[in-house]
Amino acid sequence: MLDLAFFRSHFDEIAARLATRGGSLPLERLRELDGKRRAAITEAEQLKARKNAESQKIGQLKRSGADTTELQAAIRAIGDEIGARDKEVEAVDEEFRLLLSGIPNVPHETVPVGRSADDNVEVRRHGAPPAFDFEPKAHWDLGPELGILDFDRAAKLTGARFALYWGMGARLERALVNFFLDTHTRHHGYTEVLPPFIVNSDSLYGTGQLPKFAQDLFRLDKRSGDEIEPTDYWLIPTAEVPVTNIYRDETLEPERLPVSLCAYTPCFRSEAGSYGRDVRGIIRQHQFQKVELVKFTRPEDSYAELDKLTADAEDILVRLGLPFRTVVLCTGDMGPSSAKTYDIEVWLPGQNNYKEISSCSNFEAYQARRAGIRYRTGKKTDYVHTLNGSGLAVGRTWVAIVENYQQKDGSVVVPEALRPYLNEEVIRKP
RNA sequence: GGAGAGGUGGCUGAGUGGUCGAAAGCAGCGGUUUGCUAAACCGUCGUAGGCCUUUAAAGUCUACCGGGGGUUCGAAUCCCCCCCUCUCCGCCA
Repeated sequence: MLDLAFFRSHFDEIAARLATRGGSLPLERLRELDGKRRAAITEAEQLKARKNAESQKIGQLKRSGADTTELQAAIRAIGDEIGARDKEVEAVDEEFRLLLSGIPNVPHETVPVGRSADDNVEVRRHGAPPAFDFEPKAHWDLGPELGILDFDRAAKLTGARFALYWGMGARLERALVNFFLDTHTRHHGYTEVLPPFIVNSDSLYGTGQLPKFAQDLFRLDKRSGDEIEPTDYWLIPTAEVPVTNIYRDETLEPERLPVSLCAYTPCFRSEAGSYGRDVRGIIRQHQFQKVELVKFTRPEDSYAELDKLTADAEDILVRLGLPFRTVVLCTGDMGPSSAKTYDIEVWLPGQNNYKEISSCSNFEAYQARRAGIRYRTGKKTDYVHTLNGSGLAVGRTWVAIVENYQQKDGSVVVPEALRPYLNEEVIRKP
């Protein structure tokens, strides 16, 4: 959510910077509503002040034995007037808040201006794509051939965009989760948390998924008899939601900052509107696993912490010996809540291209303002900055390993760093 | 799911429908005292929003005592619904 005072005093600047995201935003309407809202509030509150003052007189009059019926009637009339005014305030306020909460974050000044993913800017590259003396296969062929990945039965069990892992496939996925968590907790200073995988709508609002992106989420139903009614429980689309909301409506002590947390969770996404994209393989599934990094920082430290967080995610790929590049997303490609985002893209031989495996963002105070996460600054409080990034997406790392470490005979070499977790050096057909 | 108890400011904890935004204590902050620490004493100390103001501060008003609705001139206090916590019972990994 935008800082209202800043919005009022820097309207033109904010409008110009938001325009770089592309699309049009109802900023003029928001400014107009802001004025209407304030006028309505002032009017209603003046009436309330009058009513309160009159009401207090009744107490005094009654004690002195005076008759108050006439005064009571007069106050009741004010009360009716207030009721009408309050309805106005409520109507304006509701539209105002809905509009305001839909305004995306203002891009940081270092974010390149652009329209689409084509305008993202590569900032570094690590490792070189492996050279094969044979035609490398994509994981959707390799996996089933190795007997570690089964799409047919997953479709039977559930439907499209789900996967069933067998044997070494399942163990590889589990090994990656442990390797990620161990690396971040032992070497990068994160504290591990294990949050609920179901959250309420307040949490989703806090991190910005609601109200705008309900269609991307799975919501749980409750049935009583023949009635099916929605609950306020939603499957998490990312650990960002429960972990960031850990401190919702709390004030943190400044000496505790930055707080660095990491969490393993499954993630559930309806992927509405993505039909036809990444339909093959496990790149885009309704359910996947992820280890997420989340930080709460002082505002002045957040960009240094974003660099560290991004480096912590990259370090996993370095340790696994996987080639990757890091790009900074342009204004037109960034998520609405983010002020600046780095995507880490791993090399996938099956696609002959780099593919996003982590997205590291600084939300500045955008989420903190929505979620009420503050820290103490002397006598006052201020909003923290929140950051997060995948460290990493487990399924896509699984794909990267299988595709990059594949051999001519169809087996897959296990990267050194994972061998303590798998107790195997090669994945081959059983 | 059933029965009971309870949800008040950072924490503990009072509160009779009428200056209750709310006693008291602790913690915090400022100060006095002190060689330093501690103790003692004095003061200060919620959040959000509106108005005023060059921003802020100050001032003033409004709202907030788990959430929502209701009764009343007036609700932390009375009524209804919901949520959460605790104890016991049932079911269950």
